[in-house]
Amino acid sequence: MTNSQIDDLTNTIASECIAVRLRIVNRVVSKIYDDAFRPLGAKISQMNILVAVGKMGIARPADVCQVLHLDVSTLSRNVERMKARGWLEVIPDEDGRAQPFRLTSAGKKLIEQAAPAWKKAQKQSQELLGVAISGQLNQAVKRIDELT
Amino acid sequence: MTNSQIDDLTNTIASECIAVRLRIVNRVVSKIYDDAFRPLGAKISQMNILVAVGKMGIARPADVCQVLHLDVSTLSRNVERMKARGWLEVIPDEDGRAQPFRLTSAGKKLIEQAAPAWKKAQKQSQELLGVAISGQLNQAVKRIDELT
DNA sequence: TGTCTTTAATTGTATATACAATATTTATAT
DNA sequence: ATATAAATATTGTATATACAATTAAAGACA
Repeated sequence: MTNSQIDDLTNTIASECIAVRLRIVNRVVSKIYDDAFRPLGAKISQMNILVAVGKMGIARPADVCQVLHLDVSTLSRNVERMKARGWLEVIPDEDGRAQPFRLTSAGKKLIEQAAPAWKKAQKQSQELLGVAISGQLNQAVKRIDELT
Repeated sequence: MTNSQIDDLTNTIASECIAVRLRIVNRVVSKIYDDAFRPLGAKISQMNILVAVGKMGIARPADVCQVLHLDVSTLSRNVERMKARGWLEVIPDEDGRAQPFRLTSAGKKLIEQAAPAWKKAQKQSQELLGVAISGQLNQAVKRIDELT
């Protein structure tokens, strides 16, 4: 391949690649939420897990991972930190392999305290991305869940 | 706030949060590209930088960061690894602070070799996310660039 | 010219992420 | 009942990411 052909290919990838742009938007939006939650000592990654667990009540790692499409090893480390901060607690289970956990009262309190920051970040993200994006993301996740 | 009110709040955040869904899609799509590039020993994060630099020709870290909305410290470590792999090389500059770099011939070759994998991952992502998403992402990045 | 400020990048530290390997427990098959 | 397989989670390792602090160089200015 000639140098000019490689240039063409490079420009095509740079300008059309879905992953490049998705990752840019992800970084920018994650930063909006991280900035909003910083005074509370929490990050969007942790709030994601917190509300997923809150919704489930009693959550097994594998179930949380299925919902959030996280690797189990990733969740394991995140939960470790969140237990250390007192937001999650492991509860016993008949199955000796399982390590189900749930929100502590501190975890619930954190969600409550974080609500204004979340609303602010959510509004800011909607304004940045436009109204259509929310539905698109819903559809995308729905499709992802169907195919998994 | 009562327990039931916290439950409502939790469910609202879990089901409406833009960041949760954006981050899910980001993980799933990044994995599609990472899987495609794995035989080449590269990751989507690195290919992003590679094509951005390729498009620029001679790239200063701060410029790459502006395009990709990456923190300079993040880029610094990534470039370090990519130099070690022989894909990027630093070139001298009059300004002693600057550390501009460019693709090596091995870097160009990698782009060339990665093209089929990229096309496959790109197609798979388009099918997964639907045709509308690409335009949405374009718009979003455009908006982000305008406001920065 | 010498100090002060600004700019550019790296380094220290912490979290996030995933793959591979491992440990432990439960389920299955013979 | 025992050996094997499957399921569940953790641990080892590497990369990605960002904030804070630092280093180094250039620019501004008195």
